[in-house]
Amino acid sequence: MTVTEAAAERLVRIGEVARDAGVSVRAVRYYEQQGLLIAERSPSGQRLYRQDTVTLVRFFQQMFAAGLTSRRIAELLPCWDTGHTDAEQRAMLRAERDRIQAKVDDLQAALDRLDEVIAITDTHP
Amino acid sequence: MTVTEAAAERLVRIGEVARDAGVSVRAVRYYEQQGLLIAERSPSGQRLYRQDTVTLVRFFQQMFAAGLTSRRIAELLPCWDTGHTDAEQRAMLRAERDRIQAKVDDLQAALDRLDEVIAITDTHP
DNA sequence: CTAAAACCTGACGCCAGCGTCAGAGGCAAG
DNA sequence: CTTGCCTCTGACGCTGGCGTCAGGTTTTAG
Repeated sequence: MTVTEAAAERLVRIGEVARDAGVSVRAVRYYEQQGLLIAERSPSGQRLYRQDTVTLVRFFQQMFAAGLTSRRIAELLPCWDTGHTDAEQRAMLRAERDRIQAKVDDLQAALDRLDEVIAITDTHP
Repeated sequence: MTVTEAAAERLVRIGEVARDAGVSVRAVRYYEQQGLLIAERSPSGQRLYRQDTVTLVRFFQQMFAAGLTSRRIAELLPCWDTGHTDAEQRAMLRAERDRIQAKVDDLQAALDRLDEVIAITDTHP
């Protein structure tokens, strides 16, 4: 392995990123459009991503599942990247955390409700 | 209190239902349109609801929060009302339950991720 | 060399749970 | 009576995360 080989990042195209992350190509393009991803371009204009982009996309999916919007995630990215935050960002992080926690509690309550219904319908066949 | 007074249901108009349940008037009309609520009508055409409608609307909100669609809720209503279900409905109930449980797990994972980020940003001020 | 597969840029479509505006009627109080 | 709030029926708008089609270029496999 030469120095230049070690220095050169291995870049992958959009299809590989999408497949490895388990999302559609369209989704990846969308993330870029929303400022969540930045891609280099090949001379012919094709997007080239660093391989750890897959990890990032999986992170996005997780945040989407938690109800964060792409805008919020974009605001969070600096924290994630640099590990450096100002007071406002930290407040936002905690706010999102609390929102998710509240959502978990809501879901748990809904779950309990459904379990009640299930219990009733099982004893009343 | 006379017999007729005891027998007569107290009916409320849409505004009261909405306010007591903490939703908009528009939302209540929407629920009716989706077959979740049935209203009597006054001679002039105004909707009249039984007072326990408020409970029902709160239940809807809980289910919406859990990610159920109004269609699903409409399919669940017979179980809820009569306490009587066929096999298909019981299967649906369990499927929804499992879906919600999975969602709770996802959210918990996202929460843990965010907590990691928060921990890092707190130690890296 | 050629055909298939992958990629590109728009741009419109979709769903669900409402928000919101328009225009008109009902209803208790002063 | 009229003022002011509540209600009615449409009907269009919005948001977000993509799906999907159109029409063209590029890369890759054989």
